[in-house]
Amino acid sequence: MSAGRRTAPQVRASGASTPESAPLPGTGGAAGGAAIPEATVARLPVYLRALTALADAGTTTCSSEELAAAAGVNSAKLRKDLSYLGSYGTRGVGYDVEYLRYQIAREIGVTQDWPVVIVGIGNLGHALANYSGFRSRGFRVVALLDAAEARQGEQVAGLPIRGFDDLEAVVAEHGVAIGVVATPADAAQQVCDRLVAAGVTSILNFAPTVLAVPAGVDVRKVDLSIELQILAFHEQRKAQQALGQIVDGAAAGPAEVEVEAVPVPDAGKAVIA
Amino acid sequence: MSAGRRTAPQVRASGASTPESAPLPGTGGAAGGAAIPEATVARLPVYLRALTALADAGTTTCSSEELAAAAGVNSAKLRKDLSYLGSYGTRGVGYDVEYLRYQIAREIGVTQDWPVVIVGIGNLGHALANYSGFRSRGFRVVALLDAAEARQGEQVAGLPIRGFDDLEAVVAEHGVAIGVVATPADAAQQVCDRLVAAGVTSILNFAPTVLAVPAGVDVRKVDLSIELQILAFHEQRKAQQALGQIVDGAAAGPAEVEVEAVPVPDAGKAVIA
DNA sequence: ATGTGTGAAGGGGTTCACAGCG
DNA sequence: CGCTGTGAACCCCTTCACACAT
Repeated sequence: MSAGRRTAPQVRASGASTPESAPLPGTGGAAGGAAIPEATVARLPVYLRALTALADAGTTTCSSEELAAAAGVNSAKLRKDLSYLGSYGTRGVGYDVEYLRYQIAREIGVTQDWPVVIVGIGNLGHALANYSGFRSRGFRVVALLDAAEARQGEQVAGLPIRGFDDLEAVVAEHGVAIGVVATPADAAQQVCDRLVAAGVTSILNFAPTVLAVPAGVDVRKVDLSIELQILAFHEQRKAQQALGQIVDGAAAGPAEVEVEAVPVPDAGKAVIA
Repeated sequence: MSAGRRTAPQVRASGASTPESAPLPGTGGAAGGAAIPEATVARLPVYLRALTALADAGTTTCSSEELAAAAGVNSAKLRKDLSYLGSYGTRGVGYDVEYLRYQIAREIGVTQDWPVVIVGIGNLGHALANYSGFRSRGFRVVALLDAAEARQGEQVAGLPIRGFDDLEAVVAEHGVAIGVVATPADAAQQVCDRLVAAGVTSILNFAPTVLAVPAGVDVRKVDLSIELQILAFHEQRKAQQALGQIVDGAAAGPAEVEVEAVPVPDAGKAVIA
């Protein structure tokens, strides 16, 4: 079992946010495994964390139902996701926590540490450099780079801040494949280009800009304002809906609208918009 | 135009990360507009930012092609997305930058400011409090809360740090609907529960935990480690593929494999995994 | 008897390609 | 003629429901 799957030999190297990249013509799935769906890839880290939490709590075995609950998904999705990796469970029993944890870590590629460079040591870069979750989750910050002359040599989280001039050397020395961009928006593209030229092929972008990168380079974007705006959109909808319900109630009479499950948010705070 | 669409009268109040929420039985699309797809909602803020950039650059009109390029999507997707909002373009011409910008801002709900509370003023909370992009993008930080007694009263970004005890008062006073959780993982659920109890119905979670919330509350998660792990997965694939190519080349002879578009990453850094 | 692994059905989202308006 | 707006095809993902292994 677990061998005969590889439905489509398609590869799709960049699944993240490189939408306009070339379609990758030939390149059949020669090496590696069976093309895990991008949506599944995005959830594997969540499962990994849930498994680590279970292991820390002393749990040695769990069902798909339990793990799914811990990861915040439904069990069918979890089982389908895991099925892309292989048959790591035991029917009628469940999954061995430690074994599954290792398998997922191996699949993601975090059984060893990835060296990472952080560029832009402002408030955010500072926070990232100090984030202790890195080490335990497969990453090691090997250098901090910043443009400001004044800050060169300053120690942050046990590392000295170095200038952009050192970028190429750092990437080469440590074999850095992943770069974190935490610069202001107007410097981001420039920094990105330089990282890519130095050999970095994955970038995590915190700057509020769209980064253009050549095919073969993955970019993922983390944008605070965008996340808040998405929440604001839904929040506005809720407020409108609550208002509509009131209007409906008044106009169409007491029609017993079957609202349930949508607790009209405390009217006292729908003051905005 | 723009009126006769509402294909499905379904509402789907929480599109973000509340996967296990009840299916919302009745509740026809009485109030508000025509149910914009979640994927589109997630891109509207990107368009908004691109339009703002264009406006700042003095551009008054743009085609779907230009705007799409600025937003990092393809033009078909952009046009489809905008079509859910209405017909705001002119055929044969394009879009009026300022007009479209306002329409999207209105749709998202950021024509007025949303009051926001940040809970957990560690390294990250500090950075978030100092982030200036808030004000300009529809949000206003009204309070900073932290558990540490020692830090009470300390000024961060012009605001005093207050204790958790003030949470309910702050939410009520400012009509806060959106809360940002930047606490350590083990405090996050507790803080979340308290925010929700106080009336907050949208939460942006930076803590590396899955938050459980009642139906009607939206949670969005920003998780650094997960983003990096997703990049690591693809990075590993690239390395495996590059390796496979080499093996193929050696075993199957010089078959002219048509690699292009996938620049084999500098071999010097494929040292991991 | 229990819970995994998986075909099959169903729903969204993306892309295509062109009708239609300016 | 140019570019928007949109039906339709296509593809991916989620969900269902159950066969099957233990």
